[in-house]
Amino acid sequence: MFISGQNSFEIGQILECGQCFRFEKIEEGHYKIIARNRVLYIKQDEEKICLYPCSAEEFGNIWHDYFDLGTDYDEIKATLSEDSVLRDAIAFGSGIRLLNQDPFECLISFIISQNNRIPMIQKVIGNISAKWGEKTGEDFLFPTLEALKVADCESLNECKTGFRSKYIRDCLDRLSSGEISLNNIKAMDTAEAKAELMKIKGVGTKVADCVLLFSLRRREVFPTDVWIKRVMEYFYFDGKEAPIKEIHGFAAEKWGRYAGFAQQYLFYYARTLQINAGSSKENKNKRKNEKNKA
DNA sequence: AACCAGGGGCCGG
DNA sequence: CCGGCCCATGGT
Repeated sequence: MFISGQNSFEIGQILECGQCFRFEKIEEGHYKIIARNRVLYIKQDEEKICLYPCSAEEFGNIWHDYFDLGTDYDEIKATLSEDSVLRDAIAFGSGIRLLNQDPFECLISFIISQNNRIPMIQKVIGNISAKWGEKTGEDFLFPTLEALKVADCESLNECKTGFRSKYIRDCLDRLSSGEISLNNIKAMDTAEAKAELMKIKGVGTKVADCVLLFSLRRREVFPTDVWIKRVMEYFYFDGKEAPIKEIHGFAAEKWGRYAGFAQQYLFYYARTLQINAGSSKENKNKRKNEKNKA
C-alpha cells in the first residue's frame, strides 16, 4: 500500500519524538512498528510512503487513524507558528504527527517510562510482550489486559520493571476488577478522565497526561516532563524555575486545544538540539565546577 | 519536603 | 574496573 502527497509526515520524526516505544529503525526512513495488534513496516522516500504488509482496507480501517491522517496539520502549524519559538520548533520537526495509540498499552508503557531512559523502556516493554503477548512471526504483540492480568510482581521483575512492578500490578487490579474502565474513561471529559487515571498507583500528572494525549486524543493536554519543563523555563520564563502548574496554565492560555501538538514539537526540538537552560551537559559542568571549588 | 524505588549506561579516576 | 550519578516520575 502506497500513499503520496502527504505533507507533515516524516516517519523518523513521528516515531522518535517520544510518543511511542515499539518501533525499530531498519535504515533511514525505514521502520518496523508494532501497534494496534499488528506488525507494520513503513518505508518513506521523497515522493511516497510504502506500508507493508497492508491492504487498502487495513490502511483505511487502522493506519489512517493511527497516523492521525484525518487531522489538518497545516492549520495547526499555521496557528502555532504565530509564536516565534514554536515556528522554529515546527520548522525543525515539520513531519511530526500525534499518533492514536491503544490506551492500555499506552498506560502500561508510560508507567514504565517514569524515571527511566528510552532504550530501557523499549527493552522492558519488549520483555513484557515476549512473556505475555501473542506471537506473530518473529515478533510479539503487546499483551491484552486479559493476558497480562495474571502477571505477578515477581514475573514482572524478571522483565526489569524494577520498582514500577507494584504500580503495574495496581493498574492491572483496578482494570480487571472493573473499578476503572478505559472504555468509560474515553467518554469522560478530560479533567474527569485524568482524575480517574490518577487513582492508579504510579500514575501521576505526567503519566496521565501522556495517556490522555497519545491514546485518548486529548490534544489540549501538555505533558510536562523534565525536558519540557526546562525548555519552557528557558524560552518563556526568563530561564527561571517555574512550577508545573504554572507551565500548564501558560500552555493552556497560549495554545489552548493545540497545546499537545506544541508540546510534541517542543519536546523533539529540545531533545534533539539539547538547547535548554538546564541541559544535562551544562548541569554536569556546573556540578564539576562546584566539586572543584570544594 | 527530602528521599527512595531497580536497573543499567555513562563518565571520571 | 569501580564508584557515583543520572534517568519521560510518583509515593510516602
